[in-house]
Amino acid sequence: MPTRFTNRKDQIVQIAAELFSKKGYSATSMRDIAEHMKMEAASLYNHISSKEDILHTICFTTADRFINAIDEVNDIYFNGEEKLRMAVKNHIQILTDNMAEAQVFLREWRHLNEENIQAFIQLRDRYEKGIQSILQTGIDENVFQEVDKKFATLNILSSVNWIVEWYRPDGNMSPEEIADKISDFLLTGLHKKQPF
Amino acid sequence: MPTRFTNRKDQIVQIAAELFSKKGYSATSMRDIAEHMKMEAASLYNHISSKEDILHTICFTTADRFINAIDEVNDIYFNGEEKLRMAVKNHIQILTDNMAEAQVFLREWRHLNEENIQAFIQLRDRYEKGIQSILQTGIDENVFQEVDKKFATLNILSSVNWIVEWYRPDGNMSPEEIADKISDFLLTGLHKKQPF
DNA sequence: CCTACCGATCGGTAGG
DNA sequence: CCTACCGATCGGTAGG
Repeated sequence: MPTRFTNRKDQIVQIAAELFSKKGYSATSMRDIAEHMKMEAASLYNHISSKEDILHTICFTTADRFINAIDEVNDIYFNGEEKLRMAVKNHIQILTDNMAEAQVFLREWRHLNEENIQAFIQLRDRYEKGIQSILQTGIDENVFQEVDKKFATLNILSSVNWIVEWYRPDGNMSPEEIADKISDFLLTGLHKKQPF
Repeated sequence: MPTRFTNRKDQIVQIAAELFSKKGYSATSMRDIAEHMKMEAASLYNHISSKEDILHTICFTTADRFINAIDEVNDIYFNGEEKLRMAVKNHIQILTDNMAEAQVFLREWRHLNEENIQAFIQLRDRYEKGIQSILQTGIDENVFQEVDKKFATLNILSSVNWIVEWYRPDGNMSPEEIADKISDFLLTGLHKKQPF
């Protein structure tokens, strides 16, 4: 019964993501996860092969979401500012739609084993390249300053990723509002346009 | 012999900070730390009272550094832009001078016990207030836009804190260069000043 | 999906 | 600072 099987794994991954994000990967035990699944720890192994298998699934599923989103932006939208706003919006949507997984993706990937870390970093690099190419578009259009793209990309990603530290679904800002505000901030900075 | 005692605790804290930053707090064992100290795990307890005592020391020592730095900036410097640049520079200097502790401060504070977490968050909030008051200075001078200060502060902190994810002491950017570049980016954003 | 269990390791203490 | 040790818990397997 593969369907039931898959569902069950998804449930485990979801519950594990919540525990990993709350307590950290290492401090979460298989018995913790099992308890929330209302089963014995040993039974988990009918659905997953190891604790790291769960972490791997979380990290790479989330990475795929990001990569699909950036590819879509670079395929569809046209000018740099539009692309950037769309990329920021998609990024934040992924974060806020999957808070627990996103936090694990951002904080716990270091606990993957060595070869999975390599693959993970490659996906992350590919995503960063996607952002960089957006910046290049804006520069080519003479709309963005000639910034150091690598540096600016890290700045952009840090701003959007930090959201998981304070975003609350029941807070007074929607993901879209946050995205607009962040994009505004990234585009114009603190300075007044004509200060004097 | 209190001096020798203090020194020994500092050594333990330093080595623990490196291990905590590399492997995470929970995945680092007292035996790991002891091994790097070339002593037995039991002997560590002559210098520290518990594993969490070490984490506590790291987190609160680092918090003190940040708070002293921001208070100094708000005492000495005058205008908003100058203050912001100085605050960013100091912040980055603290991060890069104490990479391991800073990473633990940023990533591992969640493993403090509940009441220490409360105290920790209070210190962090005080620091954020310090940044906000810098922004207010710039706004009052009519040099900064009327931004949402809380939101802008989180943006600024995310940018500077993300540095610990990629900064390497042997890289090709000095902490001062990074500080200048980040300040420029925060102040002016991606847009060209007169785009058309 | 469970019972029963494994060897390994954990943070920490007693006592010197 | 060490030896010797504690009870608890870890990820995971065997076998049904």
